[in-house]
Amino acid sequence: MRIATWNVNSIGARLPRLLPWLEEVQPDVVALQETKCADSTFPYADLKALGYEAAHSGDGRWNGVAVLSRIGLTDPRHELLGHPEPRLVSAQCGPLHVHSLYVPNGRALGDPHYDYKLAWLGALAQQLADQHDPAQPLVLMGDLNVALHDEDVWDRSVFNGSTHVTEPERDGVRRLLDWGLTDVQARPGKGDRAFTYWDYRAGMMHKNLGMRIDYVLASAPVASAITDAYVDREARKGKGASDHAPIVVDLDL
DNA sequence: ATGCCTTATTTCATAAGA
Repeated sequence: MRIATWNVNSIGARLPRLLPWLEEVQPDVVALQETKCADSTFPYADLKALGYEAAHSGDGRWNGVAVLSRIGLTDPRHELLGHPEPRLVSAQCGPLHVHSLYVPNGRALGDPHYDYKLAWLGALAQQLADQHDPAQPLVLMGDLNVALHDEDVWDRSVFNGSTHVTEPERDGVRRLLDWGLTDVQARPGKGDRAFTYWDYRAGMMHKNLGMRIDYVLASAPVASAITDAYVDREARKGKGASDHAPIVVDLDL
């Protein structure tokens, strides 16, 4: 079984890259973030043609998350209690309960959006504890907008006074891990750090100045079944790429 | 070499991304 996560930065703009990627990589389950479309314009038919059912939460220009599955998709859940933005969707896909999440960016320290980011992470931890059991096969996949370790950014000193590396943000992610999830370490596409994001500007991709902000967080039964995990850096290259690369994980459940 | 930002929309400018 192969699962993957990818912040596509608009599923409409990315469809010419996404569909061939699905055919090439053949994932059974995919978590997508930043679909940037309403449910009414989500490309259900194009995905169905490749064998995927989909659960999508989106309301237009910003955010938007989806779970795709070609091994069955039931029990779709579209809400994070108290937070109306479409940043979380989950569904049962065969033996796995799969969450696709897009954590708020935070923008800047002191910005109300930073407090919203921390509150959102806290609400997610609470909802997980209320609705799920870490002894069951479960994955959280998506764009956490947090670099857990200093090594997860190309140069920690650049981030002094910035979001993504602060201890309150990291605590928000650690609380998810403490509940019973493993931070799956993917093979890097280049170098020794498995970056998943490179800014479009200033040739950051070409200098490998990136960040590891996309994650696969797996409950114990899933973590122990992993046979491989890698960042698909090829998908970040060339014309019409997202600024994020997918993470692909193989399981022998 | 992978090449110097991209997206959708209240569109020829703006907000957001991280």
